[in-house]
Amino acid sequence: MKIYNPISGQKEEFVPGGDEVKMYVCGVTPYDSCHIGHAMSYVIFDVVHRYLEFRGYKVRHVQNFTDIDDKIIARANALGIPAEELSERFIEEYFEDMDALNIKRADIYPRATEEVPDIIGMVQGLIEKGHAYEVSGDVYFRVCSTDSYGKLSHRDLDEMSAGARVEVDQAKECPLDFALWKAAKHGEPSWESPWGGGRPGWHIECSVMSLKYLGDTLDIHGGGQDLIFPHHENEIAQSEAFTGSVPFVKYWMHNGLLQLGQDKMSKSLGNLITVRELLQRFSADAFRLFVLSSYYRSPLTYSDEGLEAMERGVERLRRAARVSGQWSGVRDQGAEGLPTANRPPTADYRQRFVEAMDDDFNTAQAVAILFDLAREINRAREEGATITEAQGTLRELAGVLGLLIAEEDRRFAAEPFVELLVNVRADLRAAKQWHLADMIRARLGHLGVTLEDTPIGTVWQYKLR
RNA sequence: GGCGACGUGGCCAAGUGGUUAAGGCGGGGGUCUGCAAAACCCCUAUUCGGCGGUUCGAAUCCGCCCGUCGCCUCCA
Repeated sequence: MKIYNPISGQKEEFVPGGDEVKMYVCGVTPYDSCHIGHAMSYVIFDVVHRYLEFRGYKVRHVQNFTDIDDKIIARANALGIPAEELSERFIEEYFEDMDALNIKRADIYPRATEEVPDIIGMVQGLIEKGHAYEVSGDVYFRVCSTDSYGKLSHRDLDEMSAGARVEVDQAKECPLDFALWKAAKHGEPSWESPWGGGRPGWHIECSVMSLKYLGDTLDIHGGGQDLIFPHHENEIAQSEAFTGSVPFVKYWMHNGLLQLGQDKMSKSLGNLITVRELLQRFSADAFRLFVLSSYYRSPLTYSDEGLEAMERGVERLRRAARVSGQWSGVRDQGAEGLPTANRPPTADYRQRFVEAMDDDFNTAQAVAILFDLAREINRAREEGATITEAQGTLRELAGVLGLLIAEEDRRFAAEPFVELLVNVRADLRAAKQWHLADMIRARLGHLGVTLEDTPIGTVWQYKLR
């Protein structure tokens, strides 16, 4: 397997540090609903997680919640509720949304507010080592005390200082120094510390949590490209300064950002679509396919047309993967008695899929291979060959990408009644009662059941949505 | 202003030195069919933003130009 390393700018062979792949993905600040930009990122890392397991790795996946920061405080104050009530509400919503998108849970979801003692410990350690200093209750990281600051974002300290747009805080030794600990302002939630009441800065929690739950060196650290600077750059600086273990992260993975029309979708611009809004209009599979149809590092522009196209594509895969039991036609000659020759060469597709995914998670290629396999299955089905094995492969590989078509085997209480109507309609058709037959098909269609007449009988299924 | 990414058919999007430039959506034609739907087959880029250069050979490497976008401030 190869993974692109943004520090070297090259794809590099993936060699995890131990038996278990240690994976850390930056989580959300729960002060508002998740939008589809978040969804894109978590779909991508979900596939990374699933694929690593498919390749036989054990994965330990940690993802944080930044449940204390300026925006949470501001929003909670505006609503007149405690900060923790607000964050709790949106953490719950986060899980609902991600479940709806079929995103596997991480192993651990630490929260900043529950890691404060460790955060204080790390800040203290950094001060002792000369990498941080306190100024009237605030603690800053001393960027100049490191020699490799900027290696991830390819920035030069001098250039940044020269062109800095940031207002220089006189308290800081150096404009780029960043807060590890913030003194509490009036009425803010705060924790006791050696520097007085305060709360953690933004970057420190990720370092603390990853060190605590995964160790000094992470195999994979993921997040959106907007986190490269300053967030991840600062994480590297403080983590490596604290542990002395370099590198802090072996493979950084940054997904491209989702655009909406002209601009990046973001909370501050207000041009966003929430996960809930999306799922009212499109299936989770359609969104997933949309995301996976391009390279994770490329930016992607959302469009309704794009999602509609994916919805049709999903349907195509789903039909090919549909098990023969769901071909419940009355005159079903089914899988029984079909010749076993000319089975689709399943192993080829699996191998091509693995080659594609091994190449820095080339999901676009992998998706193309799924469509190739679907065509092969349909062709073989028409020729009367046995397709169960090929369908099994299709469902398995689709499952590696987290597509729900893999789990299409629902049994509903309505099934016998649908069967009955399908049977009645078959007799009507035999009697050339087209009018009644069409009416049944149309009425079932309105109820969410589609009927298709094929040479081997009538096939029915529930519509996806 | 600094750093970085990208520009491939009607749309989306792989490919990054060498046989016919993946795949999806859309469009056209055909097969099947009571109709419909699905499926299958064929067609839909002599060409990869433009101009030069390197090479036996470039969409793929280099230079310049044009265009789009992101980051540099909270952000997946």
